[in-house]
Amino acid sequence: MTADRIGADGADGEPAGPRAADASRASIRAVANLAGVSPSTVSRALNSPELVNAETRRRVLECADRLGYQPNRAAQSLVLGRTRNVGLIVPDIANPFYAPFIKGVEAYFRDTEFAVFLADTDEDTATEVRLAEAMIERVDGLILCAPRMSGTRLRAVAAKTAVVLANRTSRNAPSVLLDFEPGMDQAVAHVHALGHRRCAYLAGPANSWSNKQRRRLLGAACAERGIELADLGPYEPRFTGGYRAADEVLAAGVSAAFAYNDLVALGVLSRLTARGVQVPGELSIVGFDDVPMASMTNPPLTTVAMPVNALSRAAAATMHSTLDPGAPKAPPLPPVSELATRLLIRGTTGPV
Amino acid sequence: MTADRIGADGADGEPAGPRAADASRASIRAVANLAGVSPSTVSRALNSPELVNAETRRRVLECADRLGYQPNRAAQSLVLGRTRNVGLIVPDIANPFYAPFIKGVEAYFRDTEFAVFLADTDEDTATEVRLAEAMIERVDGLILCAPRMSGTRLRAVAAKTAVVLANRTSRNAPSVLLDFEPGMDQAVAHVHALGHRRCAYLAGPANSWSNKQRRRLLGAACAERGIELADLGPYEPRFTGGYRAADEVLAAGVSAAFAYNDLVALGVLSRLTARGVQVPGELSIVGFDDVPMASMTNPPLTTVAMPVNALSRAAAATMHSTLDPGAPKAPPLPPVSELATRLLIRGTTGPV
DNA sequence: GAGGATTATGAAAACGTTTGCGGAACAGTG
DNA sequence: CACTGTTCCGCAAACGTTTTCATAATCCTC
Repeated sequence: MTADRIGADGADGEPAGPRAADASRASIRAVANLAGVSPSTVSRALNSPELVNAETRRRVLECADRLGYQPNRAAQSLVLGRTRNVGLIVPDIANPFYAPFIKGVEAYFRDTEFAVFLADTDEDTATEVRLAEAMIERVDGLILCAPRMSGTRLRAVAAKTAVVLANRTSRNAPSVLLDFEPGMDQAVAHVHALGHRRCAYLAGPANSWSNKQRRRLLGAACAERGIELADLGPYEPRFTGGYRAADEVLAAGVSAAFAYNDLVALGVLSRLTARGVQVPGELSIVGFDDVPMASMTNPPLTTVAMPVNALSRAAAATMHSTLDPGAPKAPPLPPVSELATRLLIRGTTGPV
Repeated sequence: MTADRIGADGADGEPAGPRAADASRASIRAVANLAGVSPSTVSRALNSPELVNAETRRRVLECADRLGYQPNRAAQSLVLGRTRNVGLIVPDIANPFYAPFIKGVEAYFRDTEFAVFLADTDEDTATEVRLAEAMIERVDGLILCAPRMSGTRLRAVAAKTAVVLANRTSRNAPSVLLDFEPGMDQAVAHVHALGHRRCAYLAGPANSWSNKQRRRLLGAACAERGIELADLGPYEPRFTGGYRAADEVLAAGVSAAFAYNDLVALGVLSRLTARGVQVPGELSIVGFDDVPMASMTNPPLTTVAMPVNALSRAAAATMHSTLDPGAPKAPPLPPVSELATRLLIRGTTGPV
């Protein structure tokens, strides 16, 4: 029977009144004393309910609740060897392309035992590696979004912690990717259909994987259709980067421009409008990303949309399943078709 | 002398060759063995150099380096009782007003021993408290940016961890604030000077501190100048929230509108432009925040600018100094004048 | 050169958990 | 009743640090 133990309840340790919880100071030992059991039993009651008597468990839980007991995470991490944190590093929080990605990852982990560390590299490679180093000590895994660090550096990081890559490939870590090809192909076909034969690519950061990717696919699609492609840039991948691009693209004598992303496309559009240049009359513009603002300008931006939400959840799920074998396995990567990009034709493209 | 110890160097423990670091597996004990000292000495060499012999220290450091030793943070946290993490909770990462704030805080802590946990509540109060609860266990302090949680809840949080508030006051925690008054006053004076006598306030979230604050000051400034103020909303504090606001403000028969923030102002502007309404000809618009996009629209937005960067650094510094007594004390709060807002007159305000 | 002050180091306790091992109580089986 | 198996629980070790305390070695001073 457990009756005697119940009887012992109020006898030893703390007074049994409904005292206010003592501000995160209650240890597992305090709970154990109050409940008249050993710390082991408390731990088991909390973590493996099937190992303790139902009545004992009820009592332990009640005592834990009364004391406002919260297990000390440092102690748990120490013995378990896991932090139950994951890190997320993105190039720029302020870039509206990454916001949905971040939200997707955070939303995914909100319902798990994991908390996420988010950091912003300010588009700077050195900061990126410093942040990665700092995070490694505190997390079980790292989601790297469009990382710029070198391959060898990436390998070093992956050697120390679980890594999943978004928008970047590597032999050393799993990655989730967008399939740029469909959207890019549609964009070039669209521009071609409108009669454009001389176009420009407004490049983003030279060491960016997506920049290379976009340039490559664009080159191929243009070549295939006999479109001449001029390379401009690189430009800062921001709105203001588009200002400079606008002036240079005008001077380049092309009739259409593909921007590295929506921000520079929007910057180009703004600058052109300010200079009194007609869009799409004198120049057609195609963006990349479909950030929220893209649909809100005048004219609204023709752009290539990405299923960022699917991408972020895929990244999070991949990480989760490598960290916690009990996690919903799901297909480690959704079928590529889910991550296909597609062209959104709006107002900034027109006949030459 | 220490010569004998040097001689002992390669004799015991690990082979002395430049082995590759063993993937974060090296403990302080391994370093101690390799260096031929006790773990205590290694700890001291790392944390309180003045307590160990210079030569010993050099040797320890070299061994630590060779093994790629990284102290285990969980163990440190456990004994020290501090995590050396701080949490930062904001309503919405995608809101361009918060991005600079976040970056400011992250930049501040980048050069300290602290790492920052960032989370986004999606403007949802319940999520906010859940995130706060989850973070409390993992951080030494929490920076709450424009929190919406109730006062009692806030007190409960502040009882468990150090808290600093941004854009919200409370008896239970220090806060850093923007002084809305100057900017607001300038805005009303500006609109009054242009001849407007019937204006509207496009409200933000009803439970938001800044919303109340703005409404109050606006009401006072308008009353003082004999301007009639209509209350519209609340609206979602986003671009799309402005769409609905635009239609309602047109129906309200006013000649000028103060938006809760730039996003809704921009939304209004966009919707109005789409409906063919002249801005500022038929309606003048004043925003709040001076987000980057505000200067890039056509016409550019008249808005009240905030020294967000100063605000975020003040918040971070306040937190830092309460956490680490050794931190640069600085004035706990910069003089209010530094945090004053001011009106930026651009293109969306004109004579009635 | 004896004594006290100073410096450098090691041993061990402590932080708060989890978990392997073993033992006690009890149930079932022959 | 003896034996085996099961259920429940406590003891103690372990995780990797930091820090107190004690001790040995060295230095200084008269």
